[in-house]
Amino acid sequence: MKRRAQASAEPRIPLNRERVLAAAIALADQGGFESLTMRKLAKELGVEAMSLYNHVANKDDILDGIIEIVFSEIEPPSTEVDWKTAMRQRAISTREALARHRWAIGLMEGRANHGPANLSLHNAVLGCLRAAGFSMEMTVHAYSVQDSYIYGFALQERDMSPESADDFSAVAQRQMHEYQAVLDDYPHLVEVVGGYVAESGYDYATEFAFGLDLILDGLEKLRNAS
Amino acid sequence: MKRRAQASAEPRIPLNRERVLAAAIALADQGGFESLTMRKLAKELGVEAMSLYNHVANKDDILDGIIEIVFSEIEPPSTEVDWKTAMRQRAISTREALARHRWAIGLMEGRANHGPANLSLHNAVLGCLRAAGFSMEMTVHAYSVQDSYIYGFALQERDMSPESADDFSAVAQRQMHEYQAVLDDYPHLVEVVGGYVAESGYDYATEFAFGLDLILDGLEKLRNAS
DNA sequence: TAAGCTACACATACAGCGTAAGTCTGTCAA
DNA sequence: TTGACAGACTTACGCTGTATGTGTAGCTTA
Repeated sequence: MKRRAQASAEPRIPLNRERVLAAAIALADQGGFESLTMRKLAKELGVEAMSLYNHVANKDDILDGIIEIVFSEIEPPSTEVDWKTAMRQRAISTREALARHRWAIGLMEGRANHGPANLSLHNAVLGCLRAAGFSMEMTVHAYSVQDSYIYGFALQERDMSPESADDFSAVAQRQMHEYQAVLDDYPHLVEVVGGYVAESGYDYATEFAFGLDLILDGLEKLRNAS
Repeated sequence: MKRRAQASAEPRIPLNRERVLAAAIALADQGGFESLTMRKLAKELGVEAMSLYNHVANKDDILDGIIEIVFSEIEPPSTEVDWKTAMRQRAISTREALARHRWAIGLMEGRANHGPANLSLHNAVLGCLRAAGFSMEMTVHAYSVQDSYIYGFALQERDMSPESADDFSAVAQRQMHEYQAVLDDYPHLVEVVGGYVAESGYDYATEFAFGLDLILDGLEKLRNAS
């Protein structure tokens, strides 16, 4: 009689940290950051909330874990190409990862515990810049501009682009319509947002590349300076 | 007898939207965003939580309100100076406002309701760029790079700088110490963060100016292009 | 002066949050 | 067979935002 469970009807795949983190990312990707709660996450895994604590220390541990996974999705700079190409690819890869995981921006930099994917990416970027001939001081500057731009762009992309697949110009037109009453006060907003952007649309990847290249070109000139 | 209240012992200064918003900003500035709750805010004002709803629609309304106040603290670009100086000043003013109100980053761009301070600042920046001779297309690009950089820098400054007045190099040294076990894997991190930054320190205002000028100089060349 | 309206502070209650603490059960080693 | 252990579950606590209903002070109007 006791053996019944041995040939059990429900095999019950055991939970583990990886499965918890993967489900957490899926939940946040799809429902937004605020829908990532212990109870919902547990339900997603067919389990009660408290059972998760057998595999992760607490919610903060989950955040550390999924942020680390996002970092691991970013392609580190190649050592096979010139520094500018390498930095360009790494920046684009970072933007793509942050666009896939909108909830991640704002959590990437500030966490107390940095995982190996995070540290080794930072290390690789610094190494790429140093190898390209940037001085210590310039390396810090170069890193700062690039990351500020990348994270800032991702932040704006997250905040300004619609959750769904509506395109940007539709949103722009709707906003223009909403504020019709006071539009006379903002002529340039009307001209640029209401006119140009609403008509020609807006491609985030292209826009990102513009600023990125401007920054990289600017850095090139400082490569062997002070 | 009924007149007693007229010459009342407790004058009870009436609440209003402005007082609620000011207290909300003070609370968030000092205790961080997560400490801005309706109950704490009410207590700060000597009142019960639900009384706040007589003056604001809900918590989101409070957020809209305090974000608008932050926007109003940003100096719009001057029309009296050349475009680069004007853009430089408004960028610096923006960073300062975001450094004063760390909780604001991440809420500035994504809100559904834009107040007049927000709209008129956007309008003024676009106007400045158009007046400087930037084409419609270039104006969009120029705005995008600048704001991405500004917000991204503010985001990193918030996330990486300590809450208190400890200086950056102390934090860098502490982190280096924590990760001692695996530091051999990250030689460039050791060299740049552990060596250079920890020794020479880090001034955010200077660092910000470096990237800002790099971007503005890059934009100057595109001022009368396509 | 009295009636009634309005403004506004308050009290209660509810669902959902993270998680501490304790309990139950299926599996495996000795 | 027994004992240990892993891991899922239950309950409970103090938070959160806010819906709903009550009480009252003060002004307006008859």
